[in-house]
Amino acid sequence: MLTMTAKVDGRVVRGDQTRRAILERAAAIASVEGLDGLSIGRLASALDSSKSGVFAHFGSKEELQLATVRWAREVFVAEVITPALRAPAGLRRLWRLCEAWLDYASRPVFPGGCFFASVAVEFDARPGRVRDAIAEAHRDWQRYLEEAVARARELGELTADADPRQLAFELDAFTRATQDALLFEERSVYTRARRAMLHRLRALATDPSVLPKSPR
Amino acid sequence: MLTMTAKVDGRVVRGDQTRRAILERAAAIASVEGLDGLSIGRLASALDSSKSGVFAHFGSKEELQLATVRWAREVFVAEVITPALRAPAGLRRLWRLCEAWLDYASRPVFPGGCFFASVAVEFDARPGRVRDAIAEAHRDWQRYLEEAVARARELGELTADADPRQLAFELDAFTRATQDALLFEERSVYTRARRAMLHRLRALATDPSVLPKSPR
DNA sequence: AAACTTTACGAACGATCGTACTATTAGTTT
DNA sequence: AAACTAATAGTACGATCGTTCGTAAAGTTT
Repeated sequence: MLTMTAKVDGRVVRGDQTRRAILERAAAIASVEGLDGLSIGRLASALDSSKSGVFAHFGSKEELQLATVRWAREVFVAEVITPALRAPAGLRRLWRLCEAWLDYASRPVFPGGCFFASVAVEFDARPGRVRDAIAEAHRDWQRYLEEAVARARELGELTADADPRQLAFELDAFTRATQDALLFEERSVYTRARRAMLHRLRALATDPSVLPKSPR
Repeated sequence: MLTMTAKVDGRVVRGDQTRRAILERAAAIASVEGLDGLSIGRLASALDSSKSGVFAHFGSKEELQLATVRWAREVFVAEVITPALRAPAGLRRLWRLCEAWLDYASRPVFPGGCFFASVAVEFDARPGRVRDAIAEAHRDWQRYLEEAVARARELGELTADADPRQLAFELDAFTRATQDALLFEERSVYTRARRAMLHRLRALATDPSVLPKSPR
């Protein structure tokens, strides 16, 4: 029994656990202070461990930033993409995707709002590997949204004149604008975003009854 | 003549000039590196002057940040609000406002995109005077946009069911999403935002011929 | 049980941060 | 012309930054 515990809490496993604990904190802090504002010393003291101990796990600050982006991406998938997969493909899933996003941002999973909304603006004008990683994650999300729109159209649940790229852009824009909820400390922004999304989708839906009633 | 030059280039005037030069650089750098990422030493070397010289003009970093926000606000008014005033009140002015914003963001006036879009996300989760100043400026813009919508409705150029607050939110959301143009280095985002704005306004306009044709 | 590897820590590095103090220069006021 | 004041530079401070190095403890392999 003791041996088993030792095995489970062994070297490699324990390393992975603390690694995960570090990244969880790092993502939380970065959503508030930014990925660059996040310092290793600050992160270490938040975890009650040593600066060099945290540092050793990543080898450089850039690697820490890249690992944090990868971690946040996994969180995003688990919180937004996966839940929406429970709805049937098409307009229903597209709408679930929107709702899951609003839920994810407002809960909040990250204290500084959507991790990617924060760091994308931070890095959009400074080249480097971190920016590239953020851009790729962001692009993937937009493409996924676009594909969800395209699928709904293929299934005949959206009218033919619904341009997937354009509609995905607009839905994504509404998610971004919810960042104001933090700046103004006013949660009504979420319902406004929801209303905007719903209005846009109802106008393009062949059967609007699939969607919830307009005002919430 | 020499006396005149001396008078014009005197102590107070010269102080104001360098102050302006500092703020111009500060706003430019902050739009890229963030208002917190902006350091006084970095700013001084960009201006080929001494750190203490720059510092003396403001007394603290926070005051420099606040002055930079005020400066950026003036730039924004000059670049977006004022040009739109040339159009007659109502739907025409509202549309000019949207176009002026797109022009301002894409030119670009600030190298890191819209100054406020950058710093609003940076400060939205950390309380303080700087955040309050940013929030106020941002709120003022949204209110101005909202009033422009309301005015167009009063003039009968938008249908009665156009909710000013909601429509202003949606138009603002499209401006925010243009930040992707920097992240992806893809200017097509501006035309997508333009199309989204135009589509939304045309649907609510009593006389759509006031607006330009749909696709650009 | 011995040899090896990984985790985590503490101390120290050079650089840079915001800020404080002093000095010099150059307009301004009297 | 003398007294005064604002602009700018220089230097130095304590703190913190990312990073390096050496080391003790713990887990793994042989």
